[in-house]
Amino acid sequence: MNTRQEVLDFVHNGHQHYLPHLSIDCVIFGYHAHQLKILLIRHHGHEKWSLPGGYIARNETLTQSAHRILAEKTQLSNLFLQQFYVFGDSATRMNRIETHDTHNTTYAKVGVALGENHWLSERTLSIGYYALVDYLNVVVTPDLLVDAYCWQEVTDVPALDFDHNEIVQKALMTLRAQLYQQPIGYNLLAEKFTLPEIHALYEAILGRQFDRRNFRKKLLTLGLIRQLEERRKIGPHRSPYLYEFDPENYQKALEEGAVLAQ
Amino acid sequence: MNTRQEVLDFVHNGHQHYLPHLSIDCVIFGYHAHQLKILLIRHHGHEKWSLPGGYIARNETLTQSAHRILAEKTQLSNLFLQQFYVFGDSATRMNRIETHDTHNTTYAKVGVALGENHWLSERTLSIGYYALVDYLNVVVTPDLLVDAYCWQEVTDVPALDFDHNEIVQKALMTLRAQLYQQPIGYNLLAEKFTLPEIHALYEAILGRQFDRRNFRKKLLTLGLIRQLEERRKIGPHRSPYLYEFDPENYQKALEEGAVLAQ
DNA sequence: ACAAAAGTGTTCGCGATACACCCATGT
DNA sequence: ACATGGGTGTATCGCGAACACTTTTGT
Repeated sequence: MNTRQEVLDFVHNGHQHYLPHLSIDCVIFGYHAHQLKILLIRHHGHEKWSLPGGYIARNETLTQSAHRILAEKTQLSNLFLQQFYVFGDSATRMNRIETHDTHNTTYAKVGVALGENHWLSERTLSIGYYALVDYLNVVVTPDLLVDAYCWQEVTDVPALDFDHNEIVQKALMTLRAQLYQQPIGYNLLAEKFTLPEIHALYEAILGRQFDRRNFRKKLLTLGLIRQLEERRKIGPHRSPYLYEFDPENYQKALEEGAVLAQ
Repeated sequence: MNTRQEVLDFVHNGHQHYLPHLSIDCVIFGYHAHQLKILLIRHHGHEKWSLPGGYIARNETLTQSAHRILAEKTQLSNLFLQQFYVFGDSATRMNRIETHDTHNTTYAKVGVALGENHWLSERTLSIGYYALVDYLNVVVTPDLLVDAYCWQEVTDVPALDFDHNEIVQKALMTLRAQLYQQPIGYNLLAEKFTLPEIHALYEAILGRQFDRRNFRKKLLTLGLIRQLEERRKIGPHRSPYLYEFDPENYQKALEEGAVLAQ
């Protein structure tokens, strides 16, 4: 939201366009240079960071909402995006006054105060989605509400607003559980990638190490990746071969599940 | 809801006690006599069956709501109850007129008509929960809204109201995936059970067969169950031994996951 | 020459699977 | 005696895990 008018409209008429009592929070996992990070934003006037999120428009399906919110924050579309849980238990989700104050701080910046019964201050459950992106592709633009953003290592997430730490934990658990069952990587790697790259990706997400030889054997046996003739010439030393995903087997593994690593 | 007054209060004032735009639908799996069934209800004036469900009270946590709704329908508490997905994509969840009519039919019976903008007629996303029960313990009492109930084999579910067939499918998929990772049975079997009983339970849920000897070996190796001295004297022929779950190992397997069967 | 990165094959052990006969009981 | 249901052990195979040396290239 870039103009004061937009914010005012959202605050005063948002309940006509969006469903109240429900929000979507996105845990956006970005991978780069052997590190798994998540995208955090900070609202004006807040000390703590929080997850990017938004509301469900009345004329959108839930899935469309999640993709729109993600695209608004990252400028990326067609991403791997997965619903993983609804959060409605914690104290902040029971609408304690703390939540009301937190929201008020955000909008005070543009000179808007939320009344006691304002739709943004009512009890709101949040549907958690997680996405996988290559974080070099993400363009985040601060606006009237969002003061700053940062990429934070998943092993080193600070205390977040609301119950967002809980959401991050659950997202990470789900991502890891999923990775053991299904292939992930299509959205996190270039079309052609090297074995060390995908190997490091898996180690970063799962937070553990895999034997290089066994790892390659596994992916090749499952037919998930194909070795190409080309090699990549990067830096010194021996150049690694390039690989690509086999779309057919990749899709099949997504649908049927396949044990990828133990 | 047993009195007309209760129904009227719910229809007219429900939005003050419950969160609008959100509901909970429960897929209640019941097991008995080698069959996995689900509990369906039928509202007055409806042809199709549907899943039991309810709304989230403003002063309850989401988890409390789910347990309350389940208890209202089955008279059972402390059950294994698991959130598995939010449904917000299908045509009926986009609030087509069909949904409005369907609801109206329900309340017409008690002489109530819902206006166009009634809270019960607005677009409502549904949070799916599934539960596991021994269906002999379930006491379902029809009331002013619920005309009838039945237990239906999961392999033979008729066309249901709204998007409830989709919800059942997703619940079953989740239950099966979960069963491969975690022990299930505590809520579905008596405290002491025989090996053939738990064996048949797994076969019914997963829809496939297991070798008796390997199955027993697996559960014993994992320490999930303990063999007792006693035997059960049932019917003719040799009496089977009784087993019980080892609470400590069972709990550990729930938390950490354990591969149970392949 | 040496250091750093990447390529490659074999062995071992456990766990999953497959499989068949005996025992007890009731008719 | 026979039919039914339940109990039990062993052999095989495949997959996952562990493991080390060679090749290339830049300095």
